[in-house]
Amino acid sequence: METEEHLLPQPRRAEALGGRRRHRDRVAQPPGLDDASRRLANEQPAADALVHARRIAGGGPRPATPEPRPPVLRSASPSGTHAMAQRDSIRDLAQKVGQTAVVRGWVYHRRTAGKLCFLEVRDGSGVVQAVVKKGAVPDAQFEAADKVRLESSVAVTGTVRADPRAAGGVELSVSDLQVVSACVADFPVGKKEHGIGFLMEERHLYLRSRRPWATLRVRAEVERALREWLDAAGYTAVDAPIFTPSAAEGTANLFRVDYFGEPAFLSQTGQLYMEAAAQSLGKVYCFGPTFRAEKSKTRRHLTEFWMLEPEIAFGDLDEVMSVMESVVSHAVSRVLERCRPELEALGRDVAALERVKPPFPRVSYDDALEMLKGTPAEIPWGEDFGAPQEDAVSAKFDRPILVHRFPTKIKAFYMKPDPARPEVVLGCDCVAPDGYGELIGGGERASDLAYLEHKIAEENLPKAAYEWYLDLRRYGACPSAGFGLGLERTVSWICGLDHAREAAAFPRTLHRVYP
RNA sequence: UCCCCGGUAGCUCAGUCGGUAGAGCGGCUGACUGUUAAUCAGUAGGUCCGUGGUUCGAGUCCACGCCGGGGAGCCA
Repeated sequence: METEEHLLPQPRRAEALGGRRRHRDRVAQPPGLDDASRRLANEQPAADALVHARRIAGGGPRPATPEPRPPVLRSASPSGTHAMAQRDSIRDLAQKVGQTAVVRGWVYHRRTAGKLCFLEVRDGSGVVQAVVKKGAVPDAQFEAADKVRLESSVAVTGTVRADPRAAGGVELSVSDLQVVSACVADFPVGKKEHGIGFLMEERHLYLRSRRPWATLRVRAEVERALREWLDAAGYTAVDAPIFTPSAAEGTANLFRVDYFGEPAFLSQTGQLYMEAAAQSLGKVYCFGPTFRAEKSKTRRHLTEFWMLEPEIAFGDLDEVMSVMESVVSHAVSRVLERCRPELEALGRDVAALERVKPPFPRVSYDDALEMLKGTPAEIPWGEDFGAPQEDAVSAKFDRPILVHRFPTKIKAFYMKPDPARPEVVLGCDCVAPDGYGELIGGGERASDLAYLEHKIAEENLPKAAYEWYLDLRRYGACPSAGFGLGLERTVSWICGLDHAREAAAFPRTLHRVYP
């Protein structure tokens, strides 16, 4: 079936990024113990249970604002029958100078200097240099430190020492080194440049490198911030189905699955379901994976991506535009607040992100066409906005913009025409700066039954498949508005990534479903 | 579906006019008690994507195929 046309960005031009950039990654050192650790120490003390849970989790995500009380894990409780192995988070080592700590993690890097061996160990929370001195540990352990393959898992016990020579300010004077599991061969992903094809083939291992580490942490923070804003604003999270019924001729871009002998399809939007849910709960959102079987090979396209789709009963275009700029700004400000080391690791221009605050400039389709007059991107009224148009217009601003009121004929059937100008719809796209294109698409839904029936017939859509949706107009119809935000594109923009696939842990693209 | 680019050592790449296969990094061996992508010395490592063709001779030229990258269309 047809879906909202601008839930996600139109293509962005390669030129906007300075031409064809080679996908290389220098897998350099991850941030060591830095302000992440210190910042954490300054955050409000968590409940005992929370602290306990984090110790168990071994350096899990940083605390977010309102955090639910975690379950008590009895089996791992210190008072239980199982003694827990000590495990100190590298992030917290700065607070343990002079104490003995046990770091369990992976050998990130190794340098040797005669009877000294420097091991950089990472545990997900940070990296710390462990110094192994011949004589300070049994000879066999020194030998192991000297020979251990990178990315082998280890348990290192030692005294935390403040040392200005160490990258994070502290290092570990090792008294005991255990190789938990040695790599069976040299780790495939090295510290130098690699091509994107190789990195994606080794994605499960590449994940351990700095860029993926930083990106996934930012992604997690973005997800958290988006939910946080909506939850605080009174929205109810409603999970949309992934299996959807055979719906329309537009199934060419849907993944078909065998549903007990019947055809079914992987969802490409939860929007229509959210409209139903909004009639129960008022303000709702879904946040989950969506699937598009399009053979698009661009840095903006994934075949599986996550979309945040709020829907507001009795909402209108102005409200929806306000929510768009609010959630995007909130996500950016949370990332700025909590992910500085990650942004630094990614080389992101933080100043550009700091400008991202409401209000975003409102640009009507008419205004945009006016701006494009005389430029190579000029198009006649009525033609759809493409990447050249988006880039040319967004380049005139220093923050995301809201482009609204597109021609009715180029938009999806369910979008509501502007009563004052039926030739345009009350829809809006949020276009990111720097050629990242469309992050969000949305607007008011057509609520008039007769109009929808007319549009469905006009576009030759199978009416039967839409009967349930039409029921929403038959039984207490209301004005409704909402939008879809593409998570990977948003994260790509915030992180300054080259490709949306970098924003997913295990991206699915036209030519990749492995690993 | 279309257009462009690519496939040579584990990785990233160079390879001139068609004439014995190269570099950096990584690996291995050794040296080094403060290294930060350490440094220094030595060393090993090749189905030049595949098939066929042209040629005395093909990594190089031609055809077809396979795989990958970027973009267009389309889509979000």
